Amino acid sequence: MNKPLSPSPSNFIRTIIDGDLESGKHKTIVTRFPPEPNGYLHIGHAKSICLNFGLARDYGGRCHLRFDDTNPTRDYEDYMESIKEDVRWLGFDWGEHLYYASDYFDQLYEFAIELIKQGKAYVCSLTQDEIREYRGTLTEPGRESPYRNRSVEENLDLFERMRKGEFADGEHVLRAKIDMASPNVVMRDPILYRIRHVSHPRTGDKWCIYPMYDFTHCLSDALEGITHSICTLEFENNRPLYEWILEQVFPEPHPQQIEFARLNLNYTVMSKRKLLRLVESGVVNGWDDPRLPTISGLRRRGYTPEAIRDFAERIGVAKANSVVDYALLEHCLRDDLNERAERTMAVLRPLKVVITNYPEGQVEYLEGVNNPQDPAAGTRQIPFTREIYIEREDFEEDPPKKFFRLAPGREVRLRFAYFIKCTDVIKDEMGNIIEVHCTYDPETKGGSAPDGRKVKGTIHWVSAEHSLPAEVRVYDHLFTTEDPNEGELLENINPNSLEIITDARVEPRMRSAKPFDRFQFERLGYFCVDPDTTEDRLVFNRTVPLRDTWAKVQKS
RNA sequence: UGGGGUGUAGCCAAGUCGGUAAGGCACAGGACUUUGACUCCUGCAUUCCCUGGUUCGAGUCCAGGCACCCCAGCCA
Repeated sequence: MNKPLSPSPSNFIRTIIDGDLESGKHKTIVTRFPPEPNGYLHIGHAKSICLNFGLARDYGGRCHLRFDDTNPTRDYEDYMESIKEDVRWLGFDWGEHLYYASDYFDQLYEFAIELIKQGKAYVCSLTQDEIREYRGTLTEPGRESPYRNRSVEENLDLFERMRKGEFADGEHVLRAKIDMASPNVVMRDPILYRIRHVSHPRTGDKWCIYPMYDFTHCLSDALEGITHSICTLEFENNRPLYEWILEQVFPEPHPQQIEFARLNLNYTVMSKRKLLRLVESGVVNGWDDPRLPTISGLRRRGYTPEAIRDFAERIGVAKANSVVDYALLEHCLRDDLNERAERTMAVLRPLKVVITNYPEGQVEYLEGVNNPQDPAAGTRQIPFTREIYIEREDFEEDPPKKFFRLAPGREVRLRFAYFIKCTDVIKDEMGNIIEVHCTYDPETKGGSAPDGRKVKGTIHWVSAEHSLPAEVRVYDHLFTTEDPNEGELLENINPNSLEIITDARVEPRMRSAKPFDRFQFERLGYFCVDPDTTEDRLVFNRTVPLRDTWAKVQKS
């Protein structure tokens, strides 16, 4: 039995690395996370980030952050900051190793010339349509370009003039000379460089020819000394090209490309295109909408980096396409928050309770435990008064079976406070319950009865006078279907994915809450302070509800 | 009659030289409980896509099928 070289769960990539380390192929490992800065990072990227940086951490190697900015037609710079912020927030550090593919443009150009000199690349002057036509189909081989046998000198000259800007976009491309009959379409003389008279956010107008992904990526990896270049499954077909290019121009050892299955989660979408569509159509409010699986959305929703890292670890790494249950993500979150979130009481849908035998104007401060999982979190004083609010759903005039909250004649415990018994139900002329009258037992202060009598239910409450008003945003899945990729995207939107409650009440201690602070509202769930919060308006997001066995009982 | 991948429970996923199916989530019971939370117990694949074969023994090896995913951007 081999001793595992790392603490994390076994997966095929670790097996490969263990082998490379044991065989002496590598002394240390170097990985990289190479986003194209053209969108916001999402939980799928988090899987890759945790994988790459996690591997580097566990094996004592390093992980580079490299922006893949080879195609300057997009608005790169805007996204770079958010990507760096998200990686940092997730808890990873690239140290000095921040790179840009565009940093290698000079070297890449030299490698291209080397390929030409070897007679393994040529300038092709077919039009875009012609190139497609010559490429053949999946089942039929392609045909060789009539420009395929240009002399090295002519290719060198043409490529140089391409670089100098003598040609218009699309007039020529540089292609690798491989095999137009290859069953792998990627190998049918792939394009290495194209002409684009566009300035690049980092290199300005220095270049009007830009390298393609396949040419850039393998060489960037090699230049940085990457040992294991981990990417997603769709690049499997590109691996022969990745290796081919390095074999022609780069000395060994070469980085090894390894593909794994990207993350899919049910009830949400992960593609940049679809995310963009949701944002642009206004279905959600920006990239950091708490209903989105973007890192910024999850952060605003109240997710912790620890929970996301734990999730990334639990889902594993494999090559089989799969769809992970959203419930696992939520489980990881609750697991983390349960340990760290301070508890507080909040009433989302207030129902006034008047404790008729409690002295008017009296205020008592009762002690509440801040976190039963963590004694160091201490206690707080909670004001108790004659009039309080309780959750509307904690009272039933005609209680169903197994309901052990408040009902006429029933006694319950107010958390950290007293036992109260319902004596009257006050209704308006429409028959709606507007108030409940109770009596309290002064002997039960703190929540326990000296006579040893028990109550089945404990409910949360808040002082009517002292509590603060708050807005609470309650979220549900953005989509009603498990796989929103099926069918028309916008037709599967859950109309109830956001419920805004404007008249919630929270404990007075929340006056000092700051954006992104996280709490457990007892018996309800975990909530965090939204940055929309202002001096006179508290806004909370429901991060995730507590598990609710009672809700399940009711359904059945 | 193109090529490259992948199939282990409802969902992820481990499974080393073939030695008698880890773990997590979900779910279902029960215990505990001043959160119907947490925690703790218990249950949850006689079988690994199918069919044959090799073997004392197959999820692991061999052969043949089947299903699903990816590839024909001057995107990545």
